[in-house]
Amino acid sequence: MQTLHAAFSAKIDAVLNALEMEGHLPPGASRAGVTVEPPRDPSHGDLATNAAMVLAKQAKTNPRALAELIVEHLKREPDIAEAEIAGPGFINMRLANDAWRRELASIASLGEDYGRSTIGAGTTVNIEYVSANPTGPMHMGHCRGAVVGDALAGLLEWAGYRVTREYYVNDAGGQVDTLARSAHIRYREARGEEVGEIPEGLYPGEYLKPIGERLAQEFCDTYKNADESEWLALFRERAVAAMMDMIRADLALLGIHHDLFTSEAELQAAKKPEQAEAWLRGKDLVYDGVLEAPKGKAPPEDWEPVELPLFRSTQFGDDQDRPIRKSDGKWTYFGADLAYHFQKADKADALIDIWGADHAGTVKRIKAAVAALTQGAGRNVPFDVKLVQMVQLMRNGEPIKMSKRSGNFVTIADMVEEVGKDVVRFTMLTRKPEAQMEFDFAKVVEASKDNPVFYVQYAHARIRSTMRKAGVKPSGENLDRLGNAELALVREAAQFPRVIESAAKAREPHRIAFYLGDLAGAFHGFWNAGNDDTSLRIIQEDEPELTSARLYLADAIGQVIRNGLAILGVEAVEEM
RNA sequence: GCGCCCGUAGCUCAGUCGGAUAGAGCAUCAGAUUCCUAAUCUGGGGGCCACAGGUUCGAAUCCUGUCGGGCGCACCA
Repeated sequence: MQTLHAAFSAKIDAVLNALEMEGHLPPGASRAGVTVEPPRDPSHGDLATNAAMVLAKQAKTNPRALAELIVEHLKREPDIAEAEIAGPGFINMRLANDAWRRELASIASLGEDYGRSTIGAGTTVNIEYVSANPTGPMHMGHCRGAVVGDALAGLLEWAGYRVTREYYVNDAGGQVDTLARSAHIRYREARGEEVGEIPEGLYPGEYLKPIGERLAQEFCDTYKNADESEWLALFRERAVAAMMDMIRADLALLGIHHDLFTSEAELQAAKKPEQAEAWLRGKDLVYDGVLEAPKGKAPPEDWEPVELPLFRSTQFGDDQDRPIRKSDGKWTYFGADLAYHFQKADKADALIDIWGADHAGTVKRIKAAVAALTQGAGRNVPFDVKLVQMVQLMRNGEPIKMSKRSGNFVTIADMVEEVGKDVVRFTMLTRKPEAQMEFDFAKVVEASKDNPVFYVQYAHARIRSTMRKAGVKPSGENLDRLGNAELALVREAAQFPRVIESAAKAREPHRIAFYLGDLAGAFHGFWNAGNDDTSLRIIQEDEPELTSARLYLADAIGQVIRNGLAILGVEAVEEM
């Protein structure tokens, strides 16, 4: 299904072909810069093209002269009501009302598929997001990346990509040993021991108590006084599994479900990092060298130069070569991550990682690794890292203090319970992800038009309630009864497919949220006009034909809102 | 010191592939709101797009530099 805007782009293209035939344009003139898009100022019309300005030089004429030739052709198109030259050589077009009525009918017939695009062409995209360490419940720090990643996944699916939602489980580093030790204390506690204060450096959170109890049930006193070497691996496995169950449950509260959980420990057991290292050494991209001392601050007390296997990330734009193994021979996080990305790149046409901004410093090295591994193997796998900035939690304008040390932090479960899944998801998408944001518990639940979640959902609820109240059914039979005010709404709704495509290309799901705010605003405006002028109200008791045509319109607006919300994973409510 | 992100109205923020007179909400000011589908509506004022150069028909947008804010700069994860 071709979108309205694509159809008109094609018309412009056809006109340019005709001009080539007529000799007004040199054959094969580059149309790279030609755009056909709605002008920012609606008084300029529905669509505008810069074709004349871009091509004037190649046609060896001035923009306005070329524009006149183009306009002549455009005027023959029945769907183009007006075409005129403006400013330095823009061509502004107003579409025939029938074109908008047909678009309205197409919203109705495509229904919940309206806005789907095929620009992804079935290529596979792997999106890795959340990937929180399995050492505790999900808290606020993870929330934004989780929502942005999930909404991006939904968006790309709508745009015709085949998406894998992946979670990388960091179950191989020192932090999971710490988890196992913390669980061991809770286990001893559950066996009746007085453990007192949790020692510095271990996880103090209450959430480990149930795990201790389960371990106590399973193992009784077997490991109570045993040496760490006897229980560490076992407790680690049990505790990580329990943490992952908890994390999955937290994510489910947000409506997030990953397709794939990849374990770092399994990856290492399968010798993937060794394979990557061997391959990179073969290409001289890993060598044994001495790491430079940390810059910008006094080197740590125990700093001494050590020879380590280093990856030549500087060859790919990083600031320094990075170690893939530690001096004890174990893999660094980067070493394992490198192998992990190689594995992902093997199975997808494109990779996207969603990371917290605190990992910004490691973007270059992992991009370098992916470039080395894929390009070296003769493949080109586009790889994007999306950095998501921190969220400052507020309540009534006051920042909420959190301290991980004391185990006092706001969990996702707390948030969802207090404000609801839809509010959390939508609010996280009301700012571009790379900008810092505040999340005020008081503001996000406010039922007023200052609150975008409410504003959009209220528009949908209003539409649904009107449908319920009307005595007649919506009908596309008498769309010629719809006038300018109604068609203006269709214009806004018709932007939806374009918004999807541009948001998908830019990988920016927040654009959908902003668009829905605009669409809801247009609908509320239309509704409010009915307060002053009763003839503009949707339901006209003595005019069933007009009523059913307006219901048809309202239904279509509701459909677009539902589709947009569905992409973002937010419910469209029936009433409020 | 280095790297990355950000800097747009008093405030919170949009701004599509470089496009025309830079937008929205809040706040503010002036009106409307007996009825009605009102968890309001209409209109006004408010801008050195941080600053300085550059690229070009055209720059908030791209490039260089400066200033300001945030994050990061382990063999941690």
